[in-house]
Amino acid sequence: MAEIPKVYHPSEIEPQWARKWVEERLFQADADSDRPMFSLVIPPPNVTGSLHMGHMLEHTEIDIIIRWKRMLGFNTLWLPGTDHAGIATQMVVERQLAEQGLDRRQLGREAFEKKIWAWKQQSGDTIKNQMIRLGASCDWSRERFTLDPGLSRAVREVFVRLYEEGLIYRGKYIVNWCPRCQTAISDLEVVHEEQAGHLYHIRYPVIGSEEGRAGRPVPTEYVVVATTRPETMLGDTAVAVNPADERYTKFHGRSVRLPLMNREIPFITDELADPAFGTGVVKVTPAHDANDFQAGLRHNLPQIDVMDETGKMNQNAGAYAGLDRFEARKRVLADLESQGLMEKIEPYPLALGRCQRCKTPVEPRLSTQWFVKVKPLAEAAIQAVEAGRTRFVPENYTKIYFDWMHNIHDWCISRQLWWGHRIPAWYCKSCNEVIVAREEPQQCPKCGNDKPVQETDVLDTWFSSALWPFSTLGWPERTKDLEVFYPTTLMITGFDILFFWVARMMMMGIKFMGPLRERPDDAVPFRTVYIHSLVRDADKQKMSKTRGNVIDPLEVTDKYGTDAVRFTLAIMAAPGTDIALSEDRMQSYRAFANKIWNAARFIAMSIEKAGVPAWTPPSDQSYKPASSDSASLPLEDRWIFSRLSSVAQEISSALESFRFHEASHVIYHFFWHEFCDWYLELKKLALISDGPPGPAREAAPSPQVATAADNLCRAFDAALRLLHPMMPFITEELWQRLAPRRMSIALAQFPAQDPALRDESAEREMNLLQKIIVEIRNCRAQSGVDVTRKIPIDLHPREPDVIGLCNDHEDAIRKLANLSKLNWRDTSDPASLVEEKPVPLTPGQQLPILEILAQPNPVIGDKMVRSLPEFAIMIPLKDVVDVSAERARLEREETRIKREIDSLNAQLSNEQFTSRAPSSVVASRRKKLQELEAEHARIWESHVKPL
RNA sequence: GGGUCUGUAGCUCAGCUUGGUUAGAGCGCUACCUUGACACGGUAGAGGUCCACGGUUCGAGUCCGUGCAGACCCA
Repeated sequence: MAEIPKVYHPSEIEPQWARKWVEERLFQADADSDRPMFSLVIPPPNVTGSLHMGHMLEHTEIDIIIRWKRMLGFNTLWLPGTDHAGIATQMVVERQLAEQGLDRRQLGREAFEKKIWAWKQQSGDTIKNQMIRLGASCDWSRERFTLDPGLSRAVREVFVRLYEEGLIYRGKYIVNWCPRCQTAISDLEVVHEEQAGHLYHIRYPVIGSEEGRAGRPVPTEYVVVATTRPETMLGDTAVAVNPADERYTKFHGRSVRLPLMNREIPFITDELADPAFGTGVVKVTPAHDANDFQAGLRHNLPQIDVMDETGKMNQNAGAYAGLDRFEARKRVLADLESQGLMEKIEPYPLALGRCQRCKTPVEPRLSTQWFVKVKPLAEAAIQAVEAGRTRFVPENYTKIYFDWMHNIHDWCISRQLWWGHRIPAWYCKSCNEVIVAREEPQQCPKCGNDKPVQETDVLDTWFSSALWPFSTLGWPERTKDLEVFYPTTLMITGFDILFFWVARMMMMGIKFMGPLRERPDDAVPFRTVYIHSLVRDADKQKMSKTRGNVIDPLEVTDKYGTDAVRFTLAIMAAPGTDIALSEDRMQSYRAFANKIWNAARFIAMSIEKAGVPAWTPPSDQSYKPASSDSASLPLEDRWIFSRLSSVAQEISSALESFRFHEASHVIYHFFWHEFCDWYLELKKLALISDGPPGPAREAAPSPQVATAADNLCRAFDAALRLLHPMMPFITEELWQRLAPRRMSIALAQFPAQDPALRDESAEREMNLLQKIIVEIRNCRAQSGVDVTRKIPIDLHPREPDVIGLCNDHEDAIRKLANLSKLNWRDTSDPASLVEEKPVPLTPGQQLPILEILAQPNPVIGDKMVRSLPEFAIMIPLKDVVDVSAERARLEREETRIKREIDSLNAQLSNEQFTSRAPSSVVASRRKKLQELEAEHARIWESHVKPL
């Protein structure tokens, strides 16, 4: 390995690797491969600008899964692309025009579309470059855009087929209308917001009631209607009561005079009126309310539209014509008040619907639009999930999906916009025939008249997005890609587009891919949907530009490195919980990257110093140790390869169930607290002889040193591969530095669990060795021994293993516990080991620990003792500064053990427990009690001589 | 109005599916240490009535019910 800098600078290597991976087309899927397939299409980001942290999380999770599957040998496809995002993108460009004082109408449709295409080019490039910079391992040769010719063809095909089947229709209905965007929007694009409003109770005079005695005004009889949108009364064409409401039976068949408009409107009976709401009388405005519209149809009422497309009152609004709807409301209220027709005004909370894009209050508006009849499509989509053909993770989204699908309404798909797929419908100017066709008709098939005119509306963006999993693979052509990669294996996306997108992909995928597949299983667009978390700021607030708490992915990537940001997202991404992202965390995972960097640096330096030539990796990509004879391997090698096998298994099973946080945590802990803290520390002894630093060894290394170096590199190689899906850049860089390679680590084999490497005795011995070292360190620290001071200690073994470890690892113990000398009783006779003398206590009995501790110990004399089940440590008192700390620790220990013993005794003397609990549990409690009693006894032994 | 999720250390969260060790981690905090990979480091340590109440059970952070607090979705 070449010279490695002391501090890791991600920005110096990441962009290069990002570029190289793309140039070398490493992530290209192969439709002809016979390897098992794993495919995923990207949730296409909107071409409205650049990617935010939510995208980065999504892409990080996708990339982790895809890289992992690729390393497992799958033929992987991650298909990238972008969405034209009709309203959103049009708004962005309109805003730019507005800055120049321009309006899209001034430019005209064609010129405006050109402007948007230019923007699309720029934004699309930004997004692609961002993704590349973030290491997204997608197949750029298959990149798609929703307005590509192929995808547009798919849209037309779907539209025509659904129309021919009667699943798309055109009609005049109440739709959600945004007066600012001046387009219809679907139910989903209306966001409801609870806010304080008013319920206005308005008197409508009943006609006939004023005919009292001729010539004399009499008190007028009124009905009172309650409404939250008083301005719509101008379009009222009836008032309704519930037929069962006896309070109003007397008015049946009569009429009322509509105030302000002086129009006579009928009094009707309809279920629409809820006797419990307000006075039980409701106004009926068929042109401005969806329920009233239906009632209007039932009673054949006229539909009087009193507003125009901008939300201003029109000529049907009489004196209010020309006023904005909210101004009109004020005037209507004032006029009602002055005419004494306002009964009362109550505060009333209402769920105001606003346009998802521009937040303008939505107006229910009567207009002619195109709709999809979704019920039949939804039924198949429900069945598919019921049958388990597609499953949701986390599982609770299944219920949410079902609830929505069961209560689904027809979908308004036409938009009065200029950016999108123009609806493939033409109108004959002569005979008004509607022609829906794949290609532009040259003449009207009905009357033969020339040049029918195309519908000016475009389709809802989600209509094309719904086709994404198959339109991107070439449908309606029966391509190889479609054959091989559909259904996709996985969809990773956010819950916010579960209905907008996931549900609709399910419907369209099943509808259009079903006929091409033999098994219904293969019609669904994806086998699994993983719903990821939401990224919030450190205070759990939603990130938004107005709050100013947005973390820009590129900014933090430059600051901490892509790997660190990715790792932060991954380790915080517990399924089902939001991520409170903070830069502190990124800093600590930058430190993690730096740690790995320095591990590599150490490996390089120590190998060089040991005089070992460049490392050659095993040709078979295995991660086994160099020697096949495990008995001849040093403990640390047996241990680390055993651990690698476990860790590989843990990471795989975590990723299998999308527990990114768990997978990340496992590798983090392994790398730092096992590989670096213990394995490297032990390897130092094998590779670096004591003494001052100096030049590299002249002589050839001994076989032991060569093997030590080889295994060190093999273990590091495997660890890098395990980390690669989360931190692709640093692992690639170090893997390449570790040995000259012809391939990328991205294509290397992901270490698999290997039972042959599992070595339980190595793990047990290693744990014991760690315990010996940690207990000595702890004992030193507690009793105030200067950490820099090398002291001698005595070790009193209680198990043969301890003697073995002391024999084999005296150097390690001395070095890692900073000892001048380690004395232990080296004997092969286990019988000579100190026996424990359990001191059973009767319940409630107090151990006079304080008295005991105050006594000098005649046997141990001038040593401070810490006694443990496997061994006892003795430190010469002359080295000890503070005995009281150890004494206090012992007291705490004693209290704790005593408390536990008491509770165990209580449990075990409870006959209910011993008779009802499983015998294994009872046995384990008995064993535990024995151990605790032994431990308690050992505290007796740990006398500390007062100074 | 219907529904979902969350409440565990100062902070952010695991653990709950399948009840049974001394309830874990990261960050932060405290003390000490610049020892030959790393101060973006090392060693050691402190820190928790698992939201409340009730129930089931020999046994509840875990299961059930109610309540409180918060987030969200649908109407």
